[in-house]
Amino acid sequence: MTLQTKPATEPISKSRLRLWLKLLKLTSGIEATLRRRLRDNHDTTLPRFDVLSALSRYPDGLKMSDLSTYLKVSNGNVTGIVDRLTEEGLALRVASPGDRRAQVARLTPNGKAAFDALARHHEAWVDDLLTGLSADEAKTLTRLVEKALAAQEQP
Amino acid sequence: MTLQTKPATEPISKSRLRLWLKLLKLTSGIEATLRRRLRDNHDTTLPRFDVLSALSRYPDGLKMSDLSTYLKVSNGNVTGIVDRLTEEGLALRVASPGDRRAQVARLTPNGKAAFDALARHHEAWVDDLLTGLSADEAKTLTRLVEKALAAQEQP
DNA sequence: TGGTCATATTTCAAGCATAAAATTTCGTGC
DNA sequence: GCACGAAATTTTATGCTTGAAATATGACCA
Repeated sequence: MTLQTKPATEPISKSRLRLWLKLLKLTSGIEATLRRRLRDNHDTTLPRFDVLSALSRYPDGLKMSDLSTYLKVSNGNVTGIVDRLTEEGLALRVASPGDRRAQVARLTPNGKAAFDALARHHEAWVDDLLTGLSADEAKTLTRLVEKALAAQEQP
Repeated sequence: MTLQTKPATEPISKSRLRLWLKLLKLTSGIEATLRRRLRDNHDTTLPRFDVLSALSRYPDGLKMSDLSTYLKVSNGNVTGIVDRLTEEGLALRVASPGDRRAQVARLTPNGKAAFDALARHHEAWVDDLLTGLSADEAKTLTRLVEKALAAQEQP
């Protein structure tokens, strides 16, 4: 009797599909945990965190369109998130000097402080959620992921 | 002059965070491409595809609650997606024999045919999006991802 | 000057996602 | 039989997300 979980001739497309499903399971799981902790412990969301993170790298602010390019989300999307951050006193809009069409979004001091606190927790959470990997394994994994990324064509 | 992109003493938490950001970039990129192709080429969405996929594995159907457990999404969420699949003639609800609270969702013949066609394209797309990796690299990556998955604790 | 096209943003409609509330039915203990 | 808590589902309110339409301004050219 022969035990064989997969045929020796299995096409590579099948192993790539299996890899994709595992990757998705890992990232969705981590993301779900991050969302839940942001919500339960800090009463905020991942999209808000992402916007705070982007703005914290640009102390002078970012045009709405640059923000949407940076985060790879639609213009209408950032409009809504920045609206809510503004209501919460974490961000504000400034008229762009020299172009009356454009708005520059930036953090308030409260927003900067809120992000700094969140970022510390976020890093610790990610560290915790990837404890299964040693430093070497993390580096190997990073290298392979980078290789996969390099070959990505969009259309 | 010394070139040093990262300090030798960099804590492992930083390399794990970098890994997380790369992982996220890879999976979000692939997912975005899959969503766009489902939409542009087949006029459907990833959540619908996921439900079709789950139901295709259970020809006798799945209770709504089992479907939401299987897909790891909320009950209210599956209600809406199955509603839309039903309107499109791809799924239907059957009363559960012996429990008048429960509904069993299952595919129509049209739904089964639609899924089979989508699944072929989906596998080819994933294969295409991961062409950067050889069979060996894909296996190494899968093994490391599985290791990371095994160490996941939820809370 | 005025016309025209491009750019920056917001608004809108639809779908996806969640948690929490509401509804219906089940099962059990009395 | 019936009271009562548990389970299955739907409904509701809110937020995220997109693509497309609408609005306003800029840039350029005739």
